[in-house]
Amino acid sequence: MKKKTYYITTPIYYPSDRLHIGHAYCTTIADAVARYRRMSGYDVFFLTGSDEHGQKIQRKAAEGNVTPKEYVDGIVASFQQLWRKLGISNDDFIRTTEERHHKVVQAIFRKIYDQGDIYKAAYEGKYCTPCETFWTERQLQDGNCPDCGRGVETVQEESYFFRMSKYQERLLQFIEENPDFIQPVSRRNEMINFIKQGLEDLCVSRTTFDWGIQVPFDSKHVVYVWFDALTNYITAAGYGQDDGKFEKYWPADVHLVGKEIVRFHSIIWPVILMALDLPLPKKVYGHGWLVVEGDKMSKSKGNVIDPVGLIEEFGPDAIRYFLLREIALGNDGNFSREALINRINADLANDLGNLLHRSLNMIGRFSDGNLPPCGELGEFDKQLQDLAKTTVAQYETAMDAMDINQALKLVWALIGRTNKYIDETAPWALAKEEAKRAQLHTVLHHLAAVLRVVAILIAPFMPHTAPKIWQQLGLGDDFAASLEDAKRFDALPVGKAVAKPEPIFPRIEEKAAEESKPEAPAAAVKAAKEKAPEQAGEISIDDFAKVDLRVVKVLAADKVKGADRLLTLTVDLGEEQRTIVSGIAQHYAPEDLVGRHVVMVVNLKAAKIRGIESRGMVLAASCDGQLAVVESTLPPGSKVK
RNA sequence: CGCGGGGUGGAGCAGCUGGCAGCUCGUCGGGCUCAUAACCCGAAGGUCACAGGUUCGAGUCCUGUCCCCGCAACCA
Repeated sequence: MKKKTYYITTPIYYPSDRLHIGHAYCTTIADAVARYRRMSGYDVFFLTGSDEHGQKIQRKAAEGNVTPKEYVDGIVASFQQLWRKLGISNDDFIRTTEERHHKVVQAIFRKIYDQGDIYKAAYEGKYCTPCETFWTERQLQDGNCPDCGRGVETVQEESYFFRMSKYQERLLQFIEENPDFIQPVSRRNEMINFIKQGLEDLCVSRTTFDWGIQVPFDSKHVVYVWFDALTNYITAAGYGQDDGKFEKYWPADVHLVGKEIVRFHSIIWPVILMALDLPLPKKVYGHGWLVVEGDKMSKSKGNVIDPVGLIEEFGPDAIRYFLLREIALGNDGNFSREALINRINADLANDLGNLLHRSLNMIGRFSDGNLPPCGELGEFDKQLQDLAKTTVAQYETAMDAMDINQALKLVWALIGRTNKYIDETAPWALAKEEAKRAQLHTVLHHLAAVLRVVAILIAPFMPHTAPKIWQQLGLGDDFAASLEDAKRFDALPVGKAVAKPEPIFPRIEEKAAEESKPEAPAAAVKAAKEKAPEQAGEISIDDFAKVDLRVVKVLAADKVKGADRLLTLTVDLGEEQRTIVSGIAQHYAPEDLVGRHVVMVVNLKAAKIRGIESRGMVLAASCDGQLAVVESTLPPGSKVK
């Protein structure tokens, strides 16, 4: 009999930088699902990889004086190392620079071109010469390059376009006929909305850089990113190279992606597949993002979290558990060290770890360290067995629906119930009466039996912990249980010796003295937003150094309509100009300010005030209702320290 | 009127097709002693952003307002 297959993918990550905790999140979800499916008897193909082409890579490599290939080789090695550390069980790792991928991209590019769905046309765009980048009208900021702020020019070049518009109706129909295709629903609605606004043909080639896959019949062009990247999903499945494999695994069961790229996977990708006359993937699942203290992670904010350090500190399974448990798939979730430690201590150390430890300890003391037999069932024993059985059944339903959160909650409800069961049956009391020996053994038997089931159920999430529990329970050194095994509550090998209990998750005690009162993150953020109350006391020179103060020249000043205290100022920083909004209209007439050299906070987070984006703040002293801006005679751009 | 998400006890979140407001952590009180100062029981604490509306009944549906946050065609 042929096994059912299951093909799951993560996005292929871009090696312009090291991966952060968000990438680890996505890949961990995929890994948990893949492991679950394997455990359920599926023939699983789990793919991840790297998307290695593009201008950004080329530029970064040039900066480091290496070839693009050398550059990506280094970073991609760090990807693979991270996945190993996290216990990711991918079956393949595709790199878009591989020969197998080049062949496929070129083949399908030619095929689609030959059938007339790719055509050559003039492409007109705004081009920033120093940055060598095209920008769309909308991306420009005040008509200038959003990267460097300099002017752009209108440039025309020949490009290849993919006739997406042709497939618009078919795609819309497909999405409407397959309600599960895009998940969660909120994303689906968004996509339908987007398609209804009309699909434009997609520019699929570039001539401004050459680090990419050459267009097969036009060597001046390289294939543009999405056309190249998305194709990885069929390359790895064997398209055009291994028909047997491709037949077996395609279409993919699920493309797991971040919410920001749902659009590419549910619009561009299906259209490419339609043009190739291939079946569409069964599901595109857009998961949410990890936010840090309410803020999106980004390099510029400096709040990017590196998973490697966390894994080394807390172990891979703790991190995996946290990511899978704390955040509901599809929603954004908070990441904080505090929440992580909290979760590890409460769920892993106290609930699960301690349950295992106390159970083994009692088996050691009250049953000579051997798995005891099961006698006649009492009321509590029956209840526990029933819950174990329904837990497995409900777990299966939840996991089939990719509701990992729910699955974990179910397992922990069972763990909680078992801790309570110990209280109810009080084995230490039974041990005092020789007549209750059989009853005592029955209780201990149940503890081990539940832990055996728990070990199996958590295996997809915590692949390192499950074998440890298995081994401590005396069930063997090689863990290879299936979901079917979890359904057999009575499969405990009575008489076998259990191992010496070792805490699988020691409690984490943060040096409490250091952070005397760890203010709740949200409260801290709120406090910071409410104009820093000065009671904070002393700050270090490093704290002060974070503030970029500079002398600027006021070029223009205007009243903000409808606001009696606000002025918009256009200021010159020496190398750039900015618009800021300042609440000084009651103290200065606009014309008074023009020409003055004032001190400004340059790196203040941009804020929208009355609909105007203000990027900076002018310093002013105030006393008894009087107010005066801080002035300087030095030229614009001078640093203030 | 560019698109979308969100505002629920101190913190972080669940609440799908409307029917007594839930979970985890924290706090307070109690129990137990097998255990990783852990486990078990109980309690306090919410005008479900605001204002209207539909309904016998709305956190849940509709309308409007305010606030926060993303995206806008290479940030998971």
